[in-house]
Amino acid sequence: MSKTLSKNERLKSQKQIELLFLKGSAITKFPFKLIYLPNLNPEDFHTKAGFVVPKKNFKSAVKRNRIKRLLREAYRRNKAFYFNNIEGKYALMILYLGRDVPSFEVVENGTKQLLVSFLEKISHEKN
RNA sequence: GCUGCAGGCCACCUUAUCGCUCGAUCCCGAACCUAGUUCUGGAUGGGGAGGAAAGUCCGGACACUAUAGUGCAGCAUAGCGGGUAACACCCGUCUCCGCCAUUGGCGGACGGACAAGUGCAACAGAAAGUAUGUACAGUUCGGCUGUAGUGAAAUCAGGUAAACUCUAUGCAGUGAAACGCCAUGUAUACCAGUGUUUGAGGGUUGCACGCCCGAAUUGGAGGGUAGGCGGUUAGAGGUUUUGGGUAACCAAAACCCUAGAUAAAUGAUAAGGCUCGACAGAAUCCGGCUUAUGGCCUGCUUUUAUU
Repeated sequence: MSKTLSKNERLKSQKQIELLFLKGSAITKFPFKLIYLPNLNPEDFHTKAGFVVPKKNFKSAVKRNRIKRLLREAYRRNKAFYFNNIEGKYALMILYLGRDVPSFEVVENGTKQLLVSFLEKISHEKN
């Protein structure tokens, strides 16, 4: 798994996103939240991820953009390390629930914690 | 130096690594109707947010419709002339107002009509429209006429339309989630109501008339789709020069190509520098207006200090 994050690895279909919010399981490590669901779409070969910052918390489009970029960057840098030996594929959605613009360090640590507990949880579910 | 005004410019920078997005060229592989096209992956080398991208307040382009008619209502605009695709914008100018000052300069204006009607109005005054009191004089003996008195104005009208109103001009609606094409799926099924030229039900900004469409339509229960391509970025486009014009702007020539995403592209890390970086993120595209906001430069100006 490389460090790239191209269109194929981003969650784009509105249908999948609706399904994810409807039926997905959640892990919260405030101010970060991960929603996940096994991706059963046979046309997808990758685990897909999407990123959300609520408009309610950040009215400024510039700030929302900034946080989404940080989330995306943190996921891109760490997904290879954590997902190298994963089985199956998932649809993921990472949300930022805080009310202040975080630093990259905070976002990266939060993302790592989320991914660790995500891996623990899915291995536990399998056993 | 400082105060205010007007105009112009910039929007942290440099290097390295990793990453995103869109074209170009090339390579590997796959499919097909095989000199090609499409798709997956990769390499090289490029482009990649704003002056306001914002508010969505005006004006257009463009697209669609069952052709958009008349009257009333409604909304907008308002000296005059010009510019423009168009405007509520811009330029010039007149008038009025304010400030500086005094042949002038700068700024502002919500600038049509009170020669149709209705309304409103401080003080003074008997009275400002449901008029006509007092004193004196005249007299056709009728509150009929004049004078005095208040006031800008007294059967004579004046002011006011950021008062109703009137006049002139303009306004079809919807809005890129428009719209066109392709693909996929389904049920021309079931139940109930209304209806088929004796017209159900619709459309036409609000209302009325008129006009037009019209064989289906409304509800229930149930099933399904919501993917792609075009529209989409070369344009009322920029820059420079020349000519016309007081100016806004126009014309000609040469040169340039400058985002195009679609859960939505500009980021992260490291090092260095300085003045330590404000407001803020394109979503069909243009012209304006308004609001938010850091800094630099130029000109004029107020005031203070020094020479």
